[in-house]
Amino acid sequence: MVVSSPTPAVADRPIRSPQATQLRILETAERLFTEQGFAATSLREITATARVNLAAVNYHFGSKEALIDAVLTRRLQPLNQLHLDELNALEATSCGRPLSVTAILNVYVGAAFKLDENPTAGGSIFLRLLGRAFTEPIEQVKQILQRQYAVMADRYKHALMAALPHVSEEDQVWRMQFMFGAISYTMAGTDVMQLVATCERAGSDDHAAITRRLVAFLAAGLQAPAGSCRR
Amino acid sequence: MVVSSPTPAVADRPIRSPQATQLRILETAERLFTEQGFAATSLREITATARVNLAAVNYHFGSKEALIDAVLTRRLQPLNQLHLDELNALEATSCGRPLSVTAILNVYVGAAFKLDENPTAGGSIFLRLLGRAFTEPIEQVKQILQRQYAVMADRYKHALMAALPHVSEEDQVWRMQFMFGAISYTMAGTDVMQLVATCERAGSDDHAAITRRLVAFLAAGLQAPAGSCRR
DNA sequence: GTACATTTCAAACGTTCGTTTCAAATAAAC
DNA sequence: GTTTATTTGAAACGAACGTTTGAAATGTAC
Repeated sequence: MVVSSPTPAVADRPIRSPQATQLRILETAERLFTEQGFAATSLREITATARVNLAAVNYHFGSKEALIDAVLTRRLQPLNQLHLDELNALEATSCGRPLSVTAILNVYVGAAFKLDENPTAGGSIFLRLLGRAFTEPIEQVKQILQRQYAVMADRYKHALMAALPHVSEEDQVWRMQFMFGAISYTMAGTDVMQLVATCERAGSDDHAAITRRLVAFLAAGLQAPAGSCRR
Repeated sequence: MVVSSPTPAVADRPIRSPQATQLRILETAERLFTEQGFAATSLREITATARVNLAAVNYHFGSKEALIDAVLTRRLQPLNQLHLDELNALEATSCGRPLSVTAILNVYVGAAFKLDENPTAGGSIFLRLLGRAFTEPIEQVKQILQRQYAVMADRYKHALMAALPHVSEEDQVWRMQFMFGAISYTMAGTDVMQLVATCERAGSDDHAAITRRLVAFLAAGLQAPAGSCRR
């Protein structure tokens, strides 16, 4: 078993170039995991859809667990780098002054959707997978996310705390929890808004519009006065 | 197969009273589904943990799908009634004047946590299951939630729109999406905040404190000025 | 060409899944 | 107590699961 460096995606080619099998498996697994969940998606379905042999998964990745790991890590690593790069660039322009909440949020939400606009980097599929992975009960998945997100989340936490000096650290942690929830949920694309009977979710909205709405909502929430409970 | 009316919960009794088997299955399934997900939890594990015969699930409920339905519906129906009752009571006191956003949110978040304080009504286990069920890819689960939540979500939407006349309907729908995300995520209790390395999630907080923080955050977000994107 | 390593393939491995069967045990009705 | 309906029990069903195997096919180096 040899795992090689990534090559451009091959969508649907009958005659297969070398190392294409791994990519076909990764892309198909990413899509099926997103649509059905990790536990409910079998290797047989993945390999049949990708039109590769069943044994290819174990040959190239070792196990189903390792495949899940590969699917997540392949996208998370560049995404994390994008987050850190953009946050660094933003802080470089501010010359030590604390950033505005809106600016920080624009980086965060923008980075996610920037991934979305790049089809070779995952498209919208991985965004939904990521949103869902955050609520996945499987221990292994939680550990992968924790490992991948730890550094990045800490950077955002400190940036937000500098931008919001009046918010206590305890409040701040909770508000980031709420923020992660709103973002994950939106990315997961669960059409819960179909629940609101008369108004189907405005699918026509592009990412820029969603980002605008989401940032406005989160900025207001993060800047709220300390948890008063006036009725 | 006969499904009888619910009787008080029996926790751990070796000699079994009639109809107790159904309850043992429901309670055990609720817990295991919460911890591991629907697909990853087998009937064998449920029946072994509940110390009932494997065939009991199919005898009392018919199938695994029907068991999932029963687990969700058992809790959702009283929860929805609680939401509607409290919203009605609140509107009765306001004599036609629009409610405040904070008051509406207190009803919403409060109803969920009120369930939590009542151990016989589900305890905190069902709250986590509910939060997770919202991101569940299984079509059947989505349909159950949609059916159960449709009426309630519409009531809240209209109440919030009356309380927020300056927010367009399109914005309102998206903000409710964000709101659902923040709430589901918090309820699901995914310890994503362990990601923020230096600060573990403040597990010491009671529900009243969480409610206060969550309501403050959401009220500010819902009342935000229309999706401006100032950097 | 030959020799070697890599990858693909069909088939089978043992295990676990949801479900079914039918006899034994229990509760209810008379 | 006898009869009936309900519930439990141990065992088995076929199907699907992740994984392994070893031979055939393909690519690479000489």
